[in-house]
Amino acid sequence: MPGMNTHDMPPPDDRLGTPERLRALPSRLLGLCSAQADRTVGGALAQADARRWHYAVLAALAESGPASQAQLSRHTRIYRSDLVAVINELADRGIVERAPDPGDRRRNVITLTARGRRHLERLDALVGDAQDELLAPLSRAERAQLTALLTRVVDHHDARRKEER
Amino acid sequence: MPGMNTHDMPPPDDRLGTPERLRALPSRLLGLCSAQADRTVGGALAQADARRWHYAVLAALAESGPASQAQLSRHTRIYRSDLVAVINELADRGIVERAPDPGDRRRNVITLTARGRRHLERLDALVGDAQDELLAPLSRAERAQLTALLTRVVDHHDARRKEER
DNA sequence: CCAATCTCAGAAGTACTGAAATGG
DNA sequence: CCCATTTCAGTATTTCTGAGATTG
Repeated sequence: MPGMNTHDMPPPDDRLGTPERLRALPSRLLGLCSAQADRTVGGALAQADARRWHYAVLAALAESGPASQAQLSRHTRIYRSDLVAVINELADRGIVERAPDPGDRRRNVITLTARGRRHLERLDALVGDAQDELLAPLSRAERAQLTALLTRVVDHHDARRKEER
Repeated sequence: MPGMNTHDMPPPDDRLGTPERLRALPSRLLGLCSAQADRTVGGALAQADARRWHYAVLAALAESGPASQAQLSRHTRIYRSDLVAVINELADRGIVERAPDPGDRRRNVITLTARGRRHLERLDALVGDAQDELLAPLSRAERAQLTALLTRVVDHHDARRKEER
């Protein structure tokens, strides 16, 4: 996590603020919110010496069971290349196991260990708290609304991407 | 803009999809949406050989008039260090002018040129179209709702940050 | 002497490309 | 021979740190 924001974004002397043109620009708001989400969730996960990708991989494994790296890449949208390093880190800590697949020897089978399962429980709690902190100003209904709207945008562009292939 | 997505995100063979635990996670949806926004807006601006930061700086200058780099940094949230390069690029193309401030010789005054004003008009159109493309699946009312919700989240964390100082 | 501004060099995380090696 | 998988090496972009030089 780059600089947990104990640092010095320049002081807000000027009382002009963000230009109108940018203030309500959805793409900009998404960027700012996403950055805040990264800080909040990233900070929470750092308490357990974990990163977002660790959580994504663990959640995928817990839900779909042992999987190859290529499958994990598809489920989590982590690039196959980058996944290698993530699995290395998790395997080093005994959170997952990497073993060759006897049925298809090109593949590795990644399996969640008992220790990994306990680790994931802890991460779940931390991530849950982080969502609450992130969405603190919104009511329960509003959070659901935001989630629904974002889901529709994401799904729409996913579908378009699939068409193009 | 990294690879305008003519590339090969691994094929969607598996019909398992994203784990439930991640599917509706606000922080994840924000990240995905923000990435899509970057691609859409970034791609649009690339048509005018511009980037998001160029647009942010130009919008700030058009609205608040000539400003120092430190002021621009505060208004756009671009780091003071990074702003140097942005201003260099814009100045090289005759879109802004950088001149020492006679009143405070530590500062540079950055001014939008006539050419810069025309350039900004073009960027405004491109960015507007990109918002429409990004939010295509949402009705006008839903877009307003999304904007309002995101604004409240951003403002809340901005306020908290200010308190902490 | 302290604070603000501009600048540069660079770290670190993220996102992605390309290709080699192995196997189906 | 073509395709999938894992891995490596490396690029590009963004965000942020630290420090030097200049001026208030």
